[in-house]
Amino acid sequence: MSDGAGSPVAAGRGRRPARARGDDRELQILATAERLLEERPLGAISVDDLARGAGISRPTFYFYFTSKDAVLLTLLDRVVAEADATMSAVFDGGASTGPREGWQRALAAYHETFRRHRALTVAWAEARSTSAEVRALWAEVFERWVQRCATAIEAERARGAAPSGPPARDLAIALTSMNERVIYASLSGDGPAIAADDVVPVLLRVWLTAVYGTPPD
Amino acid sequence: MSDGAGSPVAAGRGRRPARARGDDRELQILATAERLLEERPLGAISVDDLARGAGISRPTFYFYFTSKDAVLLTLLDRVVAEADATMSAVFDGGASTGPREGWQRALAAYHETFRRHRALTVAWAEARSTSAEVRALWAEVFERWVQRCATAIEAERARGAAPSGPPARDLAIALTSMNERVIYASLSGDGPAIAADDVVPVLLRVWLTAVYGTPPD
DNA sequence: GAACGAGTCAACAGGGTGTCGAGTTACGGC
DNA sequence: GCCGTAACTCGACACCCTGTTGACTCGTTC
Repeated sequence: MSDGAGSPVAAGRGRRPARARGDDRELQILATAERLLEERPLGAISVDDLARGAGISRPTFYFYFTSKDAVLLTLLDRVVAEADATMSAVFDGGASTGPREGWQRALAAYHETFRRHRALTVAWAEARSTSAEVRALWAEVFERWVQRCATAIEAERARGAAPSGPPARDLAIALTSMNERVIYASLSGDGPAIAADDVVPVLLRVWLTAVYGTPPD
Repeated sequence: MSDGAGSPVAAGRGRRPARARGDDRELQILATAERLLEERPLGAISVDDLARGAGISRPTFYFYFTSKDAVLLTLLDRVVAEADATMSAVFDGGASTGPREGWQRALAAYHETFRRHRALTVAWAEARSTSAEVRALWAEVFERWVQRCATAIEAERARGAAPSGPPARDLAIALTSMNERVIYASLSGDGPAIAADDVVPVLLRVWLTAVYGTPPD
């Protein structure tokens, strides 16, 4: 809650301010978490598991992180940074190609980012139900994506390339929700899912028809 | 796991076979769960809370249900039955109206069913990450809906009303995923969401354009 | 070489789950 | 009217997990 403005590199999210040689331990904890998440869900990983994996006792773990969730949040910072960077590259850089290619690249980049961090993405979605902070982080990322897309949709409408329809923001929320859920299902493996290679084509098709009425080609 | 074929009314999902006057208690437990779910998430409700609410001790709770999840699953049986019934009514009964009205009614019914059981729906989604049985139940319902929709899409394609495109099943999965996530977000209230009254119109628009290329009107 | 702060952990407090075994009650048969 | 049986009940236990406390070690610094 008290995010003072004085911290050097922003000792964020329940991570205590970094100490001299404690950096090692911190990294070991993070590495352990990432490794264990490949094997089993976050709920099946205890603080003790993380501590042992880093070669320390459980109380010592609390010297570095305030909770298991704080570890996940720290790990997620990387994914979020990467997602945001890719998003900017796609949206800001690509005005040269046609609209179809623009959306295609945006969707592919989005999918690729989360696919590359499969275990973390799945853990992220799972932890949303138990941690308000995780939920908030998700909402933040979601909101940024929605805003980018809504703006792009409005731009297409303004230049007459897309017909009017539901509020651009509502459309963006619906389509982004679809992305999120479809990608999660394809990564987590439980329940009916679209095969990994078909995810982007199918999503793209729905996006294009929803935005342009009929797919431009 | 051992679902013997001999039980009279199918003593399902961790619910022990019903006894003479224990039926009362069972109902009291279920009622308590439903009431508490209106106030707080499943994770914040203990077995003790359920037991006290039903006027029994914690060990006695285990006489009636094998776990907290079993209670949720029993509660969800109602919702699932209702969802399935509505689904059948919409898909089997409504060949008289136009395609637009057909999809509209299906979406509205789907939305209405889950909106009417807001707390249970939210709990259902939350418990998916912690209980394999809950996950399986969700996958079942999802799969039935996907199959209905895929069949309907194929029918529209066969009669020339809808253009070809991605496999009908993939399209149905993507669109159903959107429904699920959008409705959950609008019910749970965390993160960006579409206003309750706008959910069906927006979803409908995306469905129609995705299936028909351009909305028929 | 005293003082300090980083780093460490045994022991504790507290809350949750699920089980076991010893009750208590209700009721049908003898 | 008493007895056995099965439904029903719960105190006490074993266990697992979280997060905190207080004392201890060690390197650095003056």
